Amino acid sequence: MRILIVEDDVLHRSFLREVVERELPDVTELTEAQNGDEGIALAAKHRPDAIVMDLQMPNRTGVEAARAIWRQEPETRILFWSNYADEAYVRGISRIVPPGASYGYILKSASEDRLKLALQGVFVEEQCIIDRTVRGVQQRADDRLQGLTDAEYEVLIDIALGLTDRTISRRRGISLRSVQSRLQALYEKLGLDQDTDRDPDGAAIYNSRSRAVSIAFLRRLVNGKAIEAAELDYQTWAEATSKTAT
Amino acid sequence: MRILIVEDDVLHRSFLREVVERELPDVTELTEAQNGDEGIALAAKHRPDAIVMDLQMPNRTGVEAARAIWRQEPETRILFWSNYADEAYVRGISRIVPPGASYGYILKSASEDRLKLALQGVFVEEQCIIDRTVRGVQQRADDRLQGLTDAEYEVLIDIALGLTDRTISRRRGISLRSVQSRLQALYEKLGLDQDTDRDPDGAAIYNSRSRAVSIAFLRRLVNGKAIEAAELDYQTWAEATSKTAT
DNA sequence: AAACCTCTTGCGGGAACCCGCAGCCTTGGA
DNA sequence: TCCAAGGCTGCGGGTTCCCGCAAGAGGTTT
Repeated sequence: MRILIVEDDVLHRSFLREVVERELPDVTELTEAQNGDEGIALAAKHRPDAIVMDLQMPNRTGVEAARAIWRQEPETRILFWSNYADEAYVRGISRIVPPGASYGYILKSASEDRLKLALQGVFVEEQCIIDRTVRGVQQRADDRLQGLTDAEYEVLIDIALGLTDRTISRRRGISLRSVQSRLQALYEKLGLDQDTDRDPDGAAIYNSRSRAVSIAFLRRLVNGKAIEAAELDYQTWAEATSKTAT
Repeated sequence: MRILIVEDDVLHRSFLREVVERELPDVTELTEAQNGDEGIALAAKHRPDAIVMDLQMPNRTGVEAARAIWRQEPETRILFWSNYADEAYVRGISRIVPPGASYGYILKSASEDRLKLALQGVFVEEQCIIDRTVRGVQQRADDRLQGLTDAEYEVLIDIALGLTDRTISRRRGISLRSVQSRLQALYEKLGLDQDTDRDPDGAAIYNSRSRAVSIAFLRRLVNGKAIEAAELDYQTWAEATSKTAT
């Protein structure tokens, strides 16, 4: 079995190598990458059967790397090993996992035993092993009542980028009013209420738009990495449309 | 010499303990804390001479913990050991370091040798040792032309929290127009220009307010932790004023 | 088939924001 | 002493946002 480790932190990387070598006897090749880009390159070169992937990395997120790799080789088993269970990651992953692929999501705070089990389970038994707390986030995201729909999440990202309603409507191909409807839905689900959030003079305390982004950060629906990735997406779109317009 | 290690990651913590024990011979007591709160508590209990402090932690940031500890014991030597050189951290630290105190700021990506030197330098020689890249951020922040003034940074945080101009003016004790002046200055320094950022129909592409926050995230002027801390500050203020108003 | 739900869209108005203009202070030099 | 620089402030107006109301399209349940 060929294995690739993608992890930027030195200590975590050597720890992973050690555990993998100890727990998986039939490893024939073990490669290490220090960031997402290198991970993609090495995956293309070595064609690993299984990958341990950090999520928070410079250059490319683990999510982006995983998408690229799975596009080349959908059978690859990937175990995500991350510090956090941010919804931005969870949502990103469940969006890209190929049908039938086996993967895992385990937190770095988990015990070494849990890590061993996950390595065995995902890489050998080809199970899907998702950490309890991650599973919780996943379910909340799936739940239409409490979680955000894709449309709402999309518009959340767009206002987090600082786009106007107008720009969003152009980008997403919907009317101005629809953008605002989605925003309304978003505000409501995030618990914003312009009527109750009033100061003594009756003026609004919060700017709904900015407050929504703030709450999204506090609740970890998005994080800095998600914004960076979205910014790239947006710039790509902006260039493409400015060309076709010319 | 009594030493305290404040670090949430298990691997990093044990690595630190090992290096400290090996490099600093006259350590009489070595304590470990797993987050900011525990760090403050253990510092109060053990009165360490020197502390190695992670910045990104649950419960309390390293910056907050350091502030609390320095308030009790301004002589404490603190070596900050962090993944990033985000301006939010750098600015936060330079704001709270007591006059004459010796501290250090070193990145986790630095070599073990650099870590050893920093430990020796800060804890024994009582020097200030700041990592090159951190120093760069620090200087840019100090430079009034390129960096943000405290007033501008303050208003940036406030809009990142989602406050309205009105609320900001009440909170900061200045007029509505002044808030907007500061915002104007902020927008300009962040490179926003409503006149150039126009779509083919002449409408604005960006919502300046939200875009400013987005850019601040992309440039790492702020990060998720900074928002969390600011939210607490704000809630405290909000409660206090609602009481006095009653 | 009728009732229902969800999403989209137009209209309209009040609130909040963005910003140019201009006058007022304070501060720190020439 | 006078002047210049920079921050604070009021005014006014154009833009954008927020959201209630209501109508229609498309899919689902009963």
